[in-house]
Amino acid sequence: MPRKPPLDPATAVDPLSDLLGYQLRRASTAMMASLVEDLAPTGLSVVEASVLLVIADTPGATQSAVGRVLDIHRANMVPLTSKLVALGLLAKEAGAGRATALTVTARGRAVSKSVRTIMRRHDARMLPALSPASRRKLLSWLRALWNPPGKHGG
Amino acid sequence: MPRKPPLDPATAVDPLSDLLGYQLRRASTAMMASLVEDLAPTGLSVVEASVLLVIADTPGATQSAVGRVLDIHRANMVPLTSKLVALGLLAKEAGAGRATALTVTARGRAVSKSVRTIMRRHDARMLPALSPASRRKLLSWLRALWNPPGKHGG
DNA sequence: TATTGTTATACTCTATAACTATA
DNA sequence: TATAGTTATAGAGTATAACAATA
Repeated sequence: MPRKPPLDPATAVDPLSDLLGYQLRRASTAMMASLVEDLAPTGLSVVEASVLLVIADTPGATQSAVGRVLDIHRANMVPLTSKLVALGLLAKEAGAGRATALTVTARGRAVSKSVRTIMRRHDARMLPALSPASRRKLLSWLRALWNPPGKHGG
Repeated sequence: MPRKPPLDPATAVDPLSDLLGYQLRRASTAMMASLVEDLAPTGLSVVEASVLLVIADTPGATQSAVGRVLDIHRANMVPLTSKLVALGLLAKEAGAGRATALTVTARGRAVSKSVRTIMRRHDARMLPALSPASRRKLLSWLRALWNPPGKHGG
């Protein structure tokens, strides 16, 4: 039998590196950490920036609807929208029922454009050059991993 | 001008879906959530299970070394190893200096085998069938995203 | 001096339960 | 009754600072 070589206690082995799920997690956290740095000039966290972006593209959306898109619980949306309103990026208007329609202010629109640029640039910088075909394939593969099937098709 | 169609305030738009970083994050959190369920029978969280696995494969490793591999701060390793010791899965032995050498107990070895099986099965179930070549390519791509270059070669 | 283990602490993100208001 | 907003709270996971012990 191949006797194992003595291991340096200061250099442990990573038995998880062949798991795609593990690599996915490490890659994701690394991406997030560097995106946080890129977003620092805007004063927004990744989640806050994402919320702003969704509302900029869906004027009149309710808090709950934004939460459903980004998979954020209703309860956790409250401090997020509150901060964005306090920053003068978001406005709340009366909507149907108890709902409030969210829209971006002029400043919010400007910041959302900046956020979009930062995120696109970050994506391009972090990811190795992929052909459009590879990129499409990869995107659909990742989407399939978390998107419930039939959510889009019917 | 192309007037935008009226948007349903209850169905917000997702302007992030074309970003690979975003898809990576959503896919990763979805994977993690389902792995948590698969690991529930072991009574261990994903992080705890990962720590156990690393020690099982690196007998005598120190807490700090395990933390370096998994990117967990020294300070946060303390409650992790404490719990695993309390569960009878880990043993601490005197090592060089102030260091303690970590080894798995008989029970720890059994649980670590179970953890390994669960993680492999989870990987196989969640991920679409990929050819060995695609799998290798994908793994190396994800690795490149977070592994500092030269960490292995230099 | 450098490293390990440790304590304390704080922040973010996430999760649940319960309450109010409105269609 | 179903949905929206809200409050309070709790739990992970993660981050820093500081200290003692040992090579």
